[in-house]
Amino acid sequence: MEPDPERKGEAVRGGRVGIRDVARRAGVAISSVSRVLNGNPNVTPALRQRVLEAVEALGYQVNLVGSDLRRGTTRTVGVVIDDIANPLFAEIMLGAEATLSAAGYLVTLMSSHGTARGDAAALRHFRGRRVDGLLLALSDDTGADWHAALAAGDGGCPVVLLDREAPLPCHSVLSDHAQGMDAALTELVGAGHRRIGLMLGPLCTRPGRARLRAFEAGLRARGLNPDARFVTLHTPATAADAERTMAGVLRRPAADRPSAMIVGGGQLLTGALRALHAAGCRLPEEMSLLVCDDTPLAELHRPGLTALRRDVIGIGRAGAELLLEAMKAPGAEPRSATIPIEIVRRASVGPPAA
Amino acid sequence: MEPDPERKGEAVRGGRVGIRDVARRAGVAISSVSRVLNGNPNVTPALRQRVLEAVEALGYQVNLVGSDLRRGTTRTVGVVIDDIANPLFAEIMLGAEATLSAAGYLVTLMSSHGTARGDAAALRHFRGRRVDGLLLALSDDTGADWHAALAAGDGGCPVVLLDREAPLPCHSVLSDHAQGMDAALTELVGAGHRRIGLMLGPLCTRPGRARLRAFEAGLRARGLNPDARFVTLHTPATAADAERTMAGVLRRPAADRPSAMIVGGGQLLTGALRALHAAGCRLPEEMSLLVCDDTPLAELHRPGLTALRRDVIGIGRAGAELLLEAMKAPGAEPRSATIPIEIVRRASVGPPAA
DNA sequence: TTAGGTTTTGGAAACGTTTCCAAGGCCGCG
DNA sequence: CGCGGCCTTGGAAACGTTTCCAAAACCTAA
Repeated sequence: MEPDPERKGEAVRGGRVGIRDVARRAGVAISSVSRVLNGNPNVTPALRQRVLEAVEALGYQVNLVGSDLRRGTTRTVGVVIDDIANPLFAEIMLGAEATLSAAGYLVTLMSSHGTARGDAAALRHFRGRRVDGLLLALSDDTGADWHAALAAGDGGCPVVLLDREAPLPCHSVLSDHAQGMDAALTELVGAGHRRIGLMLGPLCTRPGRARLRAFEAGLRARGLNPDARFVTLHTPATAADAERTMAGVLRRPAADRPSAMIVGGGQLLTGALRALHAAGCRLPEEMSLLVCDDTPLAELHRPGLTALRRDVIGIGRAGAELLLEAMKAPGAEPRSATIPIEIVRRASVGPPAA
Repeated sequence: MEPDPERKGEAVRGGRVGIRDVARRAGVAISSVSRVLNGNPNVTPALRQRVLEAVEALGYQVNLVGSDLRRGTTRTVGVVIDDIANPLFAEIMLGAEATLSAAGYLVTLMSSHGTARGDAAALRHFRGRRVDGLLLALSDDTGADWHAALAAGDGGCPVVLLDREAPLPCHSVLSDHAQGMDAALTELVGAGHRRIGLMLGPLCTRPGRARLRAFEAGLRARGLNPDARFVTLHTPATAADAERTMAGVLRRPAADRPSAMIVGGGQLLTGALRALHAAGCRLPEEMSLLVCDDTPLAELHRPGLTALRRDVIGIGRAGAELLLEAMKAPGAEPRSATIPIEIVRRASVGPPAA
């Protein structure tokens, strides 16, 4: 092939064609190419066409890194999720994405796979890359380090917390776990249960803390004592871990174990059911089960599982809306949305066996 | 007014503290700050400390956009997923992330929510931001536009396709759907079924195409005719859509409907089960069910659902390994890994009713 | 003590854009 | 015919880094 002198400039620099190559090829200034590409109206049709031809011919595509640097903005928001395997997360994402992409933002995601280190890495990536906003369901909202980063609002971008809390006020969308747990206890106590167990994820995020607090307060309010043996924490909240816990519970004599179990969200349900099935334990005759998040598994299991439900897409949507506001008016007063929780009665709750 | 010379530089530019502010404060050159921050060994302890103090005092954090631009690399790989709600996706991600982060790469994700436009937007974002590699489970692998983009390897970065195919050879990890579907048919035909239905997602990705092809070929090889009425496509593959389909099937008289159904992956199973439960259809007495991907729902449903299983984490891992290789040796011959599929027998397949 | 070498440091040039500013062309109107 | 104003275009200065290069400082050995 003849080394076309026209292509020389392109070949020089690592084979990557940049805006200057387009400009040279079209015989115009770099700034004109930029104007065409950004839809600036003050451009002659003839010039526009020449530029477009050159773009086409060279297969040019803009380097957004340069563009981001110059503009100082990215039209992108970052989402950090603690547990990508949580069945709810997809819906949160759906809700957020619909709202944000309608507003012209791209949504990118990082998982922090359950560790504070993962949180930090994701935060560093997103902030350092200058996303315009952040939606955070961190693995650990108790760390002093990121509280500091959050406080230094000056170097940062607008942030909305998803069911997480920080020592300082902050945009957030919070599920009403207190209400949910109370409904759960009403249901179980109403059915006659006195010994109620609770399986939770870690306490380093709000759902775990809020559920535990509401559980203990709710029991006491009903004149019952929370039994520490029957409250288990799972860090991280894996199915295998939950299976072990439930298997342990089922090994106890029936009179000395909870007659009802409340299972927290995430993958705990999967593990709990494995143990239940393995032990041949019948629901609700031998044990009542109530799960803290409604999923297809809870709905379609036979018997159907009584569950707490919230508008998960709504969580994502509310988070996105709060974030859009915050990006529009950066200095504004922190606001928070509260998502109600309702109980869905199915067949897994019945009177206690004993 | 006397602007404090010390703070002048910082205040001047939008309140954001940059490397030059650090340099000024520490009384050293910008390049020295950079060296300290990047762990360059040729740096006096004294200088290092002064820089670190300034960093601390100013709360400086590096702007990775500038860094990316200069370096031309990001230590980041992008993942594009067609359907974030697919239960398998989390495990793929897990496998990929473990391998890639061990190699020092950050993993970021975008969903293309089932549309070719989403694919294009995600690709534009990632390539434009100069990720070092791409793991793609696109919504539509049939588009000529992105084939072209793929072919222009010169402007792009290494790419690994996840169960997608392109007209030109390309790194990829492919599930052996032919083998899986064959095992499924063996199972069903072996149980005595002659009228077998198939619910699939869209044909614009490989799993749909491969399953359909294998289904038709497999039936013919067994002397059976695929009945077009019993093969349904779902674009996109939502649970609601699948529920409608299954409800329609169940409205037919028993003699005129499939005695066994094969349900594709994603959210189709959820919808199918809803319809089955609503109709009070007993498995496997009134219908046999076989599902193309093994999930907690398939496992824990009663009766347990016979399913096709593959090492999903392994898919992510294999993709990541291929990508690491490709990033190390960009020009190398495209390679592909094949993931076997096995059948997991549970209780949802039995002899036909009729 | 000086020459030669090795570290350590500073200065400046990139990286690829966007955008400001000024100059040039063109138009219409006086 | 000339002049003011608009539209279009080109040039150059940012944006915040990293890294190359050269100068300075230090050390060792002759």
